[in-house]
Amino acid sequence: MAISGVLNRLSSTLPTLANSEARIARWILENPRQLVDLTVKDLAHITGSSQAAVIRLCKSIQVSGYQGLKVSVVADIAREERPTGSRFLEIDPNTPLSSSIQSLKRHTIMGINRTLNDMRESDIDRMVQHLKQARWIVAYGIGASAVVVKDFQQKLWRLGLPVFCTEDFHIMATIVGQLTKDDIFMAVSYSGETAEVLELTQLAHKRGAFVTVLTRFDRKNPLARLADLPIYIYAYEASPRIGASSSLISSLTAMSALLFALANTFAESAQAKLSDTLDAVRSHRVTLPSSDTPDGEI
Amino acid sequence: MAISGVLNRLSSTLPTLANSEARIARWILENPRQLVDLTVKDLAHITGSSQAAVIRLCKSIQVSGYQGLKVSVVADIAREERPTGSRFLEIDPNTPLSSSIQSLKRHTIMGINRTLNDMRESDIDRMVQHLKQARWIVAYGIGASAVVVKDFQQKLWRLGLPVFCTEDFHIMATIVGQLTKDDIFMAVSYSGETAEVLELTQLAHKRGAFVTVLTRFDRKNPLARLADLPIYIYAYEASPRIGASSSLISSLTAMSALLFALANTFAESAQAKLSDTLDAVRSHRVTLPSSDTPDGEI
DNA sequence: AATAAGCTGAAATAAAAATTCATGCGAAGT
DNA sequence: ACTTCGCATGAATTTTTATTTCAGCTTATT
Repeated sequence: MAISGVLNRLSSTLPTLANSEARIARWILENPRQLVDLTVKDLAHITGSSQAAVIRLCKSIQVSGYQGLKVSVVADIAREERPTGSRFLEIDPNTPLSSSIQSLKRHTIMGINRTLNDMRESDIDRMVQHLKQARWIVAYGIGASAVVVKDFQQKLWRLGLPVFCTEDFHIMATIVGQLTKDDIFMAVSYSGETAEVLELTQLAHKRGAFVTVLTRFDRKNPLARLADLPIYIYAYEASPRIGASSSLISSLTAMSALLFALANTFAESAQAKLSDTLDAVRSHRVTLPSSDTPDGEI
Repeated sequence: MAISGVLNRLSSTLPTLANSEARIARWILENPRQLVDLTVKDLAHITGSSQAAVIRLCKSIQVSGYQGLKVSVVADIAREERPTGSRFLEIDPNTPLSSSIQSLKRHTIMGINRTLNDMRESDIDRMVQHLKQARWIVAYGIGASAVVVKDFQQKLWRLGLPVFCTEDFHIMATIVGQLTKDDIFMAVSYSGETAEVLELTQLAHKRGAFVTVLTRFDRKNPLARLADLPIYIYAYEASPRIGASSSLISSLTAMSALLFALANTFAESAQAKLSDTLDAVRSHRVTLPSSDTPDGEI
């Protein structure tokens, strides 16, 4: 937590970086340990670029500056987490199933790790504050992201928070058009490029609501640019990635972390509320309350 | 000296340090995390000493300079951040957030591992055969499990398979009442005790449909008993487990594995179908097809 | 062909780190 | 009691490092 995840960011931003910056990023990914002893000038020289390019790279991956980069890379190394394996899962009938499933597992776990490592405690706190104080919490995502939103809604309801969501664009537009600065709008879209989501996020922004988004890290990600507080999701999957749900799972995990922090802040009453809602649900269970079934899941 | 053990060095050198340096060392030992954002001047000011003193301290503990100090401290912190924590996630305001999140991560990953490790290849194959041959695939889950079902549906649709699902019990009852031995009924319920799900699963079973369930492993699990082919989900979470989505994520992962295997069996046409559906979705993207955005996610 | 958009590194500026050095203080020697 | 020495200290300076600016250049766009 706290300071970290820069290697993730480097590799996920790599494709959209300008040449000079990409060259530097690649070098760092290959020789992260050596970075510690280099100055901006050294690094520029080694990678055959300029000091300006190094600084631009720092901005691109959104760290505070060259020192910030160094410090983050060191933290990443110290945590020693560099996963192995190929970047993408591919559909290939010749791959034996068991090894496909192994990759599936590895990729999913990698996504979870990176997503959680990249979340800043201060961001989580800010988010929690806003969630608690919001007059309305409005969440929007369509397609696969709708699943994430739905889960979010269910969990906030359990805590008694005023959250609203629907996949219906028109209904949502009506709602978003009425948002004020006392409300939160949360957009979910891994690509950050879904037209409907962008449109409503823009509207929410214009209305002055606090805008938060769950999306992939990319400097050019248009959705992230609209956010007061973006939360970045890391996922690894096949190009035509049927089956794999890495981005979905990473998103759910990020939400979990948020909700967990939220529940922490009003632990006493949270316990009570949860008991209430669970009791309500339990009456639809077949077995008795004495069952050893873990609560809260259906 | 590489990167390491500087906090130790600081405390062991402390007794022999000059006053001004000792004051700085003590401050660092007390607030190591804050050091990251400070310059020499800042630190000198905070500790009421001078820049020269800070530099002297660096020399005293034999690091290369102020940047070296910073980097080493960060590495130390990062290393200490190793996950800790108990078997269960609890809502407890006293647990520091970062360690809660470490547990969250560990628990989630544990669930994924166990779930995937427990899946038998022969079961997956059988499942895939049935999915391909089914006249209708009907999936049912409510509450949190509805999220899983919805994801399943979206993915099967992309492959052009005839899947139907709704959370509405009555509609679902109407459908299930018409199932035949040529259909698949898939029930999702982590507890295996949800009344609605059990009732419809019973009905599907009676109608002779092939019944498969996603549920937790338990000898007495009533849902599992009704299944022709049960798939077991493993999850680890706190008792009142707001926030954590371990069972949800494990379920999604199991589904992923199934779908992945399924897509593998008709790789050629799967590729084509996927391209078609992705093209359809892409027209709602803001950017052009040349975008580097990974496909298939919204 | 004209224009815009955006990379790029050289050079200038700003900021930070490291050194130098005059000062002061206390202990040891006379 | 007074000098001398050793060394701790921070103000001021120098050196190094990071960051910004900008003009030229490439590459798409119309």
